[in-house]
Amino acid sequence: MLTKSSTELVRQRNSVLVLATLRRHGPLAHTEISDFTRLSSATVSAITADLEKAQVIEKSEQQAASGRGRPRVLLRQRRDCGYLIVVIISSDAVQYSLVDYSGKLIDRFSEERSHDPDGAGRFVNGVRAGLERILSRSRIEREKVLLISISSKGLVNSSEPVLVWSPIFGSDQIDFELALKPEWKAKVILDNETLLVAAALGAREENVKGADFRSLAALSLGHSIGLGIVRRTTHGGHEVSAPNFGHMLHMANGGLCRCGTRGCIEAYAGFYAILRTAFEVPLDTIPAKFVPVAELDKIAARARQGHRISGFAFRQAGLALGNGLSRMLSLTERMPIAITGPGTRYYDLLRQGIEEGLGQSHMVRREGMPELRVVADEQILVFEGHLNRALAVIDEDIVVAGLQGGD
Amino acid sequence: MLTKSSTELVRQRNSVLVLATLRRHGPLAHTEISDFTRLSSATVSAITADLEKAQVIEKSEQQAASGRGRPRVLLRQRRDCGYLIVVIISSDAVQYSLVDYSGKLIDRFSEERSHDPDGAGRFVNGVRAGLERILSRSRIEREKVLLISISSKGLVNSSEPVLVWSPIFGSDQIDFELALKPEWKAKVILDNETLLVAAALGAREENVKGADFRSLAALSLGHSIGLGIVRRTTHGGHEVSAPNFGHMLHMANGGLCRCGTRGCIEAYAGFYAILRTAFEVPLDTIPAKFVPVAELDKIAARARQGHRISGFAFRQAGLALGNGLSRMLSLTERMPIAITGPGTRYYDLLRQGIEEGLGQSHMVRREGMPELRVVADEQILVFEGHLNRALAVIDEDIVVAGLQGGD
DNA sequence: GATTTTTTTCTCGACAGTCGAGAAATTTAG
DNA sequence: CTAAATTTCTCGACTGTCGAGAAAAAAATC
Repeated sequence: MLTKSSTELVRQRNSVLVLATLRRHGPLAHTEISDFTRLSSATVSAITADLEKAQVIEKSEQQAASGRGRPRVLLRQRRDCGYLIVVIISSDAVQYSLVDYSGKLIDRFSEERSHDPDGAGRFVNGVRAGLERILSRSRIEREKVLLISISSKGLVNSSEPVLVWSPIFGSDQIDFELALKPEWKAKVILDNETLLVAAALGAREENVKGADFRSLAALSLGHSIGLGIVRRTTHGGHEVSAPNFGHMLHMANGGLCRCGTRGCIEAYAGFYAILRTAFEVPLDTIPAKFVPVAELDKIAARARQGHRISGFAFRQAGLALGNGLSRMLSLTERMPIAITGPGTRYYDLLRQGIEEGLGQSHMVRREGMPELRVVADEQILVFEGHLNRALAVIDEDIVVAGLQGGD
Repeated sequence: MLTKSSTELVRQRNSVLVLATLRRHGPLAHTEISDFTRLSSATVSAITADLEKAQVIEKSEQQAASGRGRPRVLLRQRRDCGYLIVVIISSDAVQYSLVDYSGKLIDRFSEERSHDPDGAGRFVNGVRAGLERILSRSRIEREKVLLISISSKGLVNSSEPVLVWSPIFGSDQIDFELALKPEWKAKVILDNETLLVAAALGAREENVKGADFRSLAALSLGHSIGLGIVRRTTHGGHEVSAPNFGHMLHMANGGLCRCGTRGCIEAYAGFYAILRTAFEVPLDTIPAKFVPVAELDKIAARARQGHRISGFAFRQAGLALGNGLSRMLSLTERMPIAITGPGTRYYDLLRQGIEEGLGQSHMVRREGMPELRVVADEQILVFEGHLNRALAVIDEDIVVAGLQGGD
């Protein structure tokens, strides 16, 4: 059902638009905001006056006159308007970052995770302690933390911050909202890690290509396999999703996966799967929990020297990825695929299999091979995705909460 | 990039909203419109006055006073406001329907298609002739036809009315906009047939479940395999898509498909594929162009009597469908699956395979089997989908074109 | 140093849209 | 014939955007 529209909504949307351009382009003068947003100067005045009154933005002190005419008054976000805590959960550590409203990193530390199965409950307590720690290290009041943005590998509920399935905890669901509600008033959001990578790459791509950007997929290779898809919507926004790609069926009754099912893509392309194939262990062997990367490096070295079985393991992994990607593309549209994650160091060995696997489908035969590119620095992209998403959410919340003049 | 908002946009959206509720609920009084849309009475007055001036809606003449108080004045769409031509292309015929602005069917006929390969060019000329015929049979001026809505099986460009690939013409692209531009000023839209089925089912489902409706997939079984997906967007609208499901890879290096690729789902689940398996013809045999349904009925009868190979053929088809669906669900979310098309008559034989194929994936094991339901009357659903979509487009166009008071 | 030019910001009036309240219209009940 | 009920319509208040022009302020020019 469509929903009604009103003038207040107009103001809300335009206010968010102003905040978003300020975020994208840094401190801007009145006229520049008007240019970027295509709002009239009068409207920009009205909106910025409101935002200023609500202590969300502030006038920059004077700045060296950069030309003639009345000097510009730059508007910038007030850093102390609110804060964001980013929590990045990976298989061996949890990283906490404190960021101010302008997106500037204030503090950061990582905590190693014990590899013994501590269970979901103890893990959550660890996260709570980590949050307390980063808060107390700063001099920031608890109320000023507007948002806690968490990411993990695995399957995430799209509407609530609930980790539904993860390679680490399996089906032990974790409801972060529930867990953090006692001490935190801040909103809690949870996203799949590769979704954030895709979001960040999509934002970058749009900055370059502008309206030409349509869609993009990010494929993360590592112990597990992640996929994120970002698409432009008709309204000009971005829609992102993180399908359960690693556990999509590759081959019926195939190799045993960590998740307990047979034939998942991960059971062919995950690090443990490559190891299993290379050592000619039977495919129904229960896979190793952790595989040291050094181990895989050795296999890669042998493969590069022409060792048959080692090469075959990587090619097999590539085939599973290629077939899976071709299936994904059959269900969406042709889009570039950015490959990230620790597995990119073996891309030279995987590539042939990926392309062969892609080529086996009607879709690729008709429309041609999608663009494949390797993107390093997955960690940076994850953080960038966090910021893009979280700060946009904060902007929206601030505007929707109403701008009834700060205290 | 977000885009700016304005008060005119508000009016446009609300006008469309009024037209949409009128469409859904039939002739309504002022107060009822206000109730359904949650717009204030004053706003409804303003909008309906504009629409009436533009000759889009009209006040219903008298009607029996149904209670006390001032009698209601019903508002209804003016049927002569504009017309719509629906063209449904199927493998053996093309059906033309003329519909007025209120959605009432005025005229309809079908034209058989010659089975000799007439090629895309001659086919398009046939469509042009059909359109002329349905126009001249009515007394309607050409300018009053606002939209031509076409559907076909196959792959459709999402933004332009271009048939990219179809089981009938292969890769001979057909650009209907280009082909019809000389004589028609009307807008031309083209949709995949199963997409329309999904859209219609989604609309029905939402009428029943209201906000509880989230998403749904329609699977059409026949000579070829179609899939349509409909999802509610956050704004309350519906997003539909028609992926290339029939030619998604089922099994690498598998049976030869009509499209020339090996291992497509259709090469296991299409009618010709079932025939091929049942007759133990090698899987790389070039498949028959047309399979009489009677032939398949015979195999089904044998299968029901316990004939092994015949039963196997259907089970094999079900497996391909089930695996494909499980892959689709891995990429989206769990959703009910409505099965339509002529193949539903064999559902008793397919079902076991479908469920087994679905059950082989992590996703189904974790979240459980999706709801499977058989929906007959595919033809009616296709037409219903046409109307839903086309009339919504017309409403939008009328409002956006501006309501500068019809002549 | 005074004046002009240029550029930016701010303000004002016009216009569009929504809403609530109440007036007007019209039928039924008593 | 009057009162009650119900629907439609209108009016004034409020909020929003926009264009134009006034006000501000520094650089350039005479």
